[in-house]
Amino acid sequence: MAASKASLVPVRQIPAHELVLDQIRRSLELGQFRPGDNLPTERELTELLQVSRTTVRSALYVLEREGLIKVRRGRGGGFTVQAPKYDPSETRQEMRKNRKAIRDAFEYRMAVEVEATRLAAERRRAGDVSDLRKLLTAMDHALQVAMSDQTAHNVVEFQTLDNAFHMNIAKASQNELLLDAVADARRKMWLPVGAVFGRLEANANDFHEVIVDAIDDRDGPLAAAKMQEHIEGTRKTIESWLRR
Amino acid sequence: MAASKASLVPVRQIPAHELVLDQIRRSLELGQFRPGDNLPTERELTELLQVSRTTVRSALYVLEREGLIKVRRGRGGGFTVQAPKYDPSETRQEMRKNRKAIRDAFEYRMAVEVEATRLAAERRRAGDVSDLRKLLTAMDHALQVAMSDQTAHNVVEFQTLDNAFHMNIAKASQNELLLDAVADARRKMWLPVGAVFGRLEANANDFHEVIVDAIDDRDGPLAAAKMQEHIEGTRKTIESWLRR
Amino acid sequence: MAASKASLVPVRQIPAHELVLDQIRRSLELGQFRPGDNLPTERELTELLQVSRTTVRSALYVLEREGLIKVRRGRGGGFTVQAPKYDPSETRQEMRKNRKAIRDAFEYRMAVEVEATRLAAERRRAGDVSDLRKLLTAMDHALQVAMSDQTAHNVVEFQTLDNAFHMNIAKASQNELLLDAVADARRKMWLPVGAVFGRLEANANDFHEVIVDAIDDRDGPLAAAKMQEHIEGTRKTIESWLRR
Amino acid sequence: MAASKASLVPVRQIPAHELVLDQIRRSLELGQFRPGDNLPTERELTELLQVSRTTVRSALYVLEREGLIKVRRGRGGGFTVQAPKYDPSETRQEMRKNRKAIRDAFEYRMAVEVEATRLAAERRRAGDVSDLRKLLTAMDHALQVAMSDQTAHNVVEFQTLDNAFHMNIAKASQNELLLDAVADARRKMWLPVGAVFGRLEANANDFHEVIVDAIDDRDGPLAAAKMQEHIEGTRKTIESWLRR
DNA sequence: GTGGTCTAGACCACA
DNA sequence: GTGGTCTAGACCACT
Repeated sequence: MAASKASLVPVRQIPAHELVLDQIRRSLELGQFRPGDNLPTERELTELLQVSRTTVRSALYVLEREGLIKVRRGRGGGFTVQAPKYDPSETRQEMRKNRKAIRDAFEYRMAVEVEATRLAAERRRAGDVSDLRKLLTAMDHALQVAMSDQTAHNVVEFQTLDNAFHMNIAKASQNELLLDAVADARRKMWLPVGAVFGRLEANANDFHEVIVDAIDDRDGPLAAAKMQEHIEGTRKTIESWLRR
Repeated sequence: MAASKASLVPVRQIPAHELVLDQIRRSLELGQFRPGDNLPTERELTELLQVSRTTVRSALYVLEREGLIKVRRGRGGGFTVQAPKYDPSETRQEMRKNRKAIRDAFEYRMAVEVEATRLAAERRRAGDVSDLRKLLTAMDHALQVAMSDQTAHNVVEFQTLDNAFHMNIAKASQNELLLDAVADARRKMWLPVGAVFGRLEANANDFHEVIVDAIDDRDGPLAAAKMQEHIEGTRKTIESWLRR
Repeated sequence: MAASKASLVPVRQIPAHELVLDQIRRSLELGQFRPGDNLPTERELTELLQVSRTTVRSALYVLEREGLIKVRRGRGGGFTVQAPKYDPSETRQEMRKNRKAIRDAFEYRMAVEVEATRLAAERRRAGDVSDLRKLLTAMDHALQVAMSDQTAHNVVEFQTLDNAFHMNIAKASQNELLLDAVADARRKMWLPVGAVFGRLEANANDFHEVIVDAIDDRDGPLAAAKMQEHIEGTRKTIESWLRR
Repeated sequence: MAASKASLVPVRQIPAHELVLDQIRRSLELGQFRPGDNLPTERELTELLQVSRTTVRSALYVLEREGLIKVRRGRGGGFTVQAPKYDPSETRQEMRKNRKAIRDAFEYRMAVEVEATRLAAERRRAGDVSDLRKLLTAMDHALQVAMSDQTAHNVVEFQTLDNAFHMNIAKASQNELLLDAVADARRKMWLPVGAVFGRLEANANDFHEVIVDAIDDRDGPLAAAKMQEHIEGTRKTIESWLRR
């Protein structure tokens, strides 16, 4: 019958310092830290990555040997990001792995968010719509601020609201399982995409508004279609950015 | 455009025995080993997964405690796959209380399985289709046996194959996240539906065949549409059975 | 303070076939099987010792090489006990270990059974005494039978009654903890003593009767003293037997 | 005088990790490691017990799950002995319900500890007495501290020493079975008595000293008599405290 | 020839 | 220099 044990493939256990290395390297590749910027301090990285300082250090040491960062000692010192000297062979390969992860995450989102949106339109209650409209207003404001001044804080602010928006739609579907799945899909999306997303969604709110209107009108098919377009658009924006 | 460290998330080092556990569990979900079959021996798994016997054992131990496999010692012994226990104490009355759970589970299945089917049609490889056809044949046979003699064993046999069929479609989508979601959705479905399902799907195989044909033809929309009809049909069958 | 980690001594794990070997060897040394007798069959030993036949065989093989038993093949065959050629060096050492175990077990019995007997005398109810008297009568009869015909069955019969007698006294103390302790002590006694005990307690019933009388009179100190004498007597009988 | 196979009992092969567990647990009961102390490191235990680190670890894991020890990682880490948790929710009202349990436990203690003390006096070695004297000194000090400042910590400190004192007497009896029984009796006593005991034994040390002197003089009857008085006294103290 | 247990030694993350 | 995890290989008991 079907497949044999062929699907059992060798397991590879990844040391923590390699995972740390990957994360920081990706951050640099995604341009989250620009040449001349300082990385977070070792102690901050310890906190963010939930590993010990030795582990962080061993990753930073590799990056330094690769020339991606440079140590400056003493007061006001730290790890400074260097201008990248492209090594296309390795980085591209890394990126391709990343791209598969992005593709998978978006397909997953597509499956669960579109269906959740359709059901939300069918079952929404009055409170759901007014909650969504409040979020629309807040996002409008956050987006304008973030566009003129893309500091970390403003970007995170927008991301938080965007997340709340999508989760509220899923909640309006009144299906716990889909709500969980949407939350899961969004978490999975953040892993490969990182902080890129959010800076670029200048037109996100146009879609958001149309979707809320369709939900308000209880027009399931329209709401679903627009959500589909929205997710597809986001995906394209990100992929084009990665092709740069 | 200052940096955001938001994309640095805590690192989680996954122990090898957990990775092994995931792989074997997935194999079981894909129906690659059927109830009564033996798993590969510990020493074979060591070879296949490239980990030590200790690591393999710690995973098998968990599966045994979960009741998915059972150990038999001595020459000719090994780990035998157990028939999944759908709680038989669950009666029709209890199912009625679970109507919301059933609705949620089917909506979840609809979202993820339909999308997975579309992608499977687009991306399927030759081996995927032949695996599915083998399962079709096996189910045909199992269904006829089960129809004439609805003993627990025969019903479970069909359920196992049915599960393997749907999981193999999800696998053909080449999207790990959707594959996980489909597995999750099917598990969630079994909880409220219990041992009832399977006895009723007399015409299941008609849909199954059309779906495989569409996947074979790489016709995504058709495959998706037929899967949607199939799931909808199953749901209606169950709900009408509940109303009796 | 007190002792250091000095009390942690090397652990030695004993293979099952050695444990089996020890048990059979002790049986032979204790004279439970006399020269010319057959040992129980391999299958019986498997049952008695709860180990596989291979394990039993490996022990029997050693005993054969030591000349303690001899194989006779074919129908009516089996393992025949040989006349012992004393090897004092080893056997004595084995015996000494055994003797310490016997001493410990009797001291333990002494502690808990004497105290239990005192409390039984103080707290006994009518039913307790009549139960004990019934057991006295039964033991009287069993002892006479066993004395004239010491087959295994008769000996076991007496042992069972004797055990019930002592346990009933412990029960009359109305202290669950002591009852458990008495049961434990008696189990511990059987391990090294084996079937020796019981064949020799010709005068056991004299003490038994005095003890019941004291309990009947609610004379705690007397009951305790007589139980102490009884246990001490049994111990001396066994030890003198071992010194032969 | 035919053979009885009754003395052949099922063989039980004791896994090495269980033997290790027993040894360490016994060490803790003997107070050889006090709350706050570190156990020897895994590698030291490997050396002491002559087993592999894996085996040691499996025993430590059990003790950790039982809450008897706690792990601290990193340099200077190790397994720290925890203060035993005498359930503090147990109040005087609950104790009153447990009066039968208290009576039983003290009778059990009386049986085994008195006998163990007599044997200890007969068989003690030089080291035993000096260990006991060291414990006396430590208890003297702990009692004075605890009397002036009855914080939980000080009380536990005294209890731990008291326990070690009684266990060391049992150990000096050179009877493993009695040692186990004493450990058992003391555990059983703690269940109903809970955290109360220890605050009240102002004069405990007077008895303790007399007992050690008698053991030193090899005066079995005196040692036993004094231990009996001591246990009786403790019991009365607790019962009067309950009547208040 | 299977699973059950143990060993000796290694590398890692941690503090 | 600690505990946490894994490896490679061995012997054993069972069937």
